[in-house]
Amino acid sequence: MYRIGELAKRCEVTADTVRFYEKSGLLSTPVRSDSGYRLYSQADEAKVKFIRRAKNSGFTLQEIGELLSIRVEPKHHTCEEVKRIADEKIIELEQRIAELKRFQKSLKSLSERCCGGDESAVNCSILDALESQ
Amino acid sequence: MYRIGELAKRCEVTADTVRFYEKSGLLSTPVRSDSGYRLYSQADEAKVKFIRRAKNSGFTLQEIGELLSIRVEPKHHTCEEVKRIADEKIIELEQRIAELKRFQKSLKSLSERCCGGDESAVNCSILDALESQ
DNA sequence: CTTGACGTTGGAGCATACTTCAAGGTTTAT
DNA sequence: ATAAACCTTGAAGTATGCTCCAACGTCAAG
Repeated sequence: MYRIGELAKRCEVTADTVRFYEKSGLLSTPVRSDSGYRLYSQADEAKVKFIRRAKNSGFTLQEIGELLSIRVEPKHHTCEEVKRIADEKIIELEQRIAELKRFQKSLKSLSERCCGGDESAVNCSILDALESQ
Repeated sequence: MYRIGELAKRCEVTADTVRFYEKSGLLSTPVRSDSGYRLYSQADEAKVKFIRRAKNSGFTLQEIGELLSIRVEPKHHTCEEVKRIADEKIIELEQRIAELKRFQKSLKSLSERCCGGDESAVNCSILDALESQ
């Protein structure tokens, strides 16, 4: 068990962020030392890292909370529910990935058509690249 | 040329959002009718749609402004700059796509392992699915 | 035994991206 | 000609996700 600063360091967030996640209900109220310090372990580390990865993938904290609740109270969720939530998110991600790829394709076509030299970029418009798709 | 409501409708945003984009410098100050109404055309529509798509792909308005500035003042950007910005964003997108795919893979493995029935979800934790990767 | 790093709380503040409002003027349909 | 729908402005308000602060307690090192 280690304190909040250590957890924060391991997860590359600030202690404030950890406390904020707790307040937001994403992390359950932690064990406390005799002096009142929050104490954390591997499981908490995994959770915070999960939150960060999910956030990075574009999920809101609310959505992440939904996903995490599956674990916090697994007895209150049926497998049917879990599968439904997961399948919904899989489709959502599919769409987001497709959109990102489309966007990337536009940028690639822009980059390829752009001479890359030091002349003026009158012919290198990202909108034109997108419009020509 | 049509008014802000029409533009908003075409781009599936509110008129307020359009005015907000203008105030934020993403849209240049539009032509006005005699009575002072903003007037827009195809080009503006393309721009707003671009902003929306880019936002959806996870770019901030500031980043989008950067991308759009390439067009607004193409004479002030060299092809070198344009190529650099585009290539940077391509790499960023590559990473984001990879992260989303990783996330999706976790959800798929969860969904596959989950029986999907109406029993309690004690064995269907998303964190476990992620940890087992 | 004190200095410095770390922890506690509640509450305020901040950046982003809108959204709503008040109080008016304009346009369009009947 | 009048009602409904649309537009104008500036300014305030909202939701999300932190971030910082004050004023204090804890603890390890020298």
